[in-house]
Amino acid sequence: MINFKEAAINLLADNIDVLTRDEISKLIEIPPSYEMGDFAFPVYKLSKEYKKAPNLISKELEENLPDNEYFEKIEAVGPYLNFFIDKEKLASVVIEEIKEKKEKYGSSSLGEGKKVIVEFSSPNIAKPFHIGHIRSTVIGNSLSKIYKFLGFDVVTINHLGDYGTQFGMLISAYKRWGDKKQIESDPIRELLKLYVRFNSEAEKDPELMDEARFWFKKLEEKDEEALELWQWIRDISLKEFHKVYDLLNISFDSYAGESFYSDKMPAVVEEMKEKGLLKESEGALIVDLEPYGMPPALIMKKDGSTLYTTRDIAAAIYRKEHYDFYKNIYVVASQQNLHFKAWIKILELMGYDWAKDCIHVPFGMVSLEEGTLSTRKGRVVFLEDVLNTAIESTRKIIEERNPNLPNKDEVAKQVGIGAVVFQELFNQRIKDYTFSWERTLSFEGETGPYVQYTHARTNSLLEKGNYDINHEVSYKDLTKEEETNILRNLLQFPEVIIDAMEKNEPYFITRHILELAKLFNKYYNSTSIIVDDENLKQTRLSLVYAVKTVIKTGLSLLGIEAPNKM
RNA sequence: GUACCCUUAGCUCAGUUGGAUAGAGUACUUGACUACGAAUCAAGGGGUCGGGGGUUCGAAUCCCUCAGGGUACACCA
Repeated sequence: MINFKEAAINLLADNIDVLTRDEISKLIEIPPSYEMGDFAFPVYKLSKEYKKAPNLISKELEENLPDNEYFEKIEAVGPYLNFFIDKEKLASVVIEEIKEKKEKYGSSSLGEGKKVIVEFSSPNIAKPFHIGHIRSTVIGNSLSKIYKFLGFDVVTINHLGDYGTQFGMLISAYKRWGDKKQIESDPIRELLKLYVRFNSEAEKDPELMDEARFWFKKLEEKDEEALELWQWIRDISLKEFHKVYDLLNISFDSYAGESFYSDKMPAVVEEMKEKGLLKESEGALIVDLEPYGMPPALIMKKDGSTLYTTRDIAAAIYRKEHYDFYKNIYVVASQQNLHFKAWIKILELMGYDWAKDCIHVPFGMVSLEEGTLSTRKGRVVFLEDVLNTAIESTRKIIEERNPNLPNKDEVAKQVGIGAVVFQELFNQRIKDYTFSWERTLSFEGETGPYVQYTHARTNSLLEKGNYDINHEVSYKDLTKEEETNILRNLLQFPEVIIDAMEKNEPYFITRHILELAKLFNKYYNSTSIIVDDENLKQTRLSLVYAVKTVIKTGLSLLGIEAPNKM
């Protein structure tokens, strides 16, 4: 597509000899208000180079830049040179492009031939899937879609917490108090009960922990009984998790969890030994990270079993060999910042230059109004309950406002879940937040349903107005302020997706399509779209079509559906 | 104790490579449905950008410091 920013850079580059195209590109910004133009070039840098007052330089540039088809006006204002896009050109470029690429608008081949691994969700087997898990799940899912859209070859991995001493605890608890039938009737809740009971009894009787470690050791040694119980617990848990994944419409390419790497660790420990990284300390093996300002990392316990640092290192090495990734992304809570910093550093010390391609994408904590989440203290909100409640609330609203809607259940699901996911992807990942039912179930203002509603509205317009994509459009009729504002948003969409990818921040897209919905609703309320004049109607509908297409694509990149009616 | 993160309107948050008058939503007060979908739109008030220094022509943004909140730091993950 012809890029207006490119055009501005070309013009400037032809007239400035002390800055490279790249430098010019970096300096160009979008003014605080479009009344000042579409792009602005601040001349402070030039002012230093030329030792001349900024306002003189901008004036000179203004006089030297030739007329061209992309900008209707280029104007010096103080130290800025402001570019005003030709509105008709804007309309034709954007709408032609969207009509051609349709829901692929904004996609690219940027990532062609590059493999990106996104590890996310990764719940612990036998523990409930609660709102604390929603962030990794939803952020990771969105990121994987964004990378795919940009042409990367994406592999999604659910690194299940299916190993470790906690599993020893479960096996031990099951052998003491468990009942197979009872567990199978409601696996997660029953297993959780066992886990909680084990923890509280272990506080009184520390020997229980030894028993747990004993069972984990047996598991690592592939003891038949331990293995069988492990497999069973893993299977029934995964089945439960799939209830949530099905609601969210999420799937994974691999469920290689912690257990998968269990047999790959001795070799890694050996390798670290050979490379002289391991030190003995209090009977355990550690890597000293003090030179890098970090506490030592524990690699092997004194009983010879391993820890999750070891596992993550082994997993990364395996993935490099198996997938040869370009990026290896981990969507994991910020509580684990130090852990990731440490093991990625160890990879580096082992001489792997691809350690830098292992990227921890952290996110903030979810808490409840009553305090931090705690499964053991019963302070927990199950994700399945949140999703189902959101669906029910949506269903009630539909019953009230649109009782004749044909597929109410399906739409209630799309909108209810859309509300939860949108909320989750609305802010910067790193921010902590307190879960509130009120906010989760609000569907007005800056929410998913607002955007979905706008999408449904565009759909109705296209249907009622009998939009014909092949009808000729008179772009000069799409130059009103409200129209231009929409077109500018649409123009920026592809760049926003790239930003979201580079920073691993889906909320750039969330905010962008929300803004688009706002701009469109404003337009809708000020302008009749379905008018008698067929040409004008089709012209306006072409803009409606472009809006609908981009909203739909944007929502899909967030993992949210866009129903045509709601 | 040490390291890292957060602090912007009553509340929830944008403002990310320093740049032109700090913006939304929500709540509150009003107005717009015989209308292309009111899950909508329009109007209004609301701010010492946690405090204090510094760098710079220019700081919510960078540096230092203090305060408040959070997280992590050896045999769980």
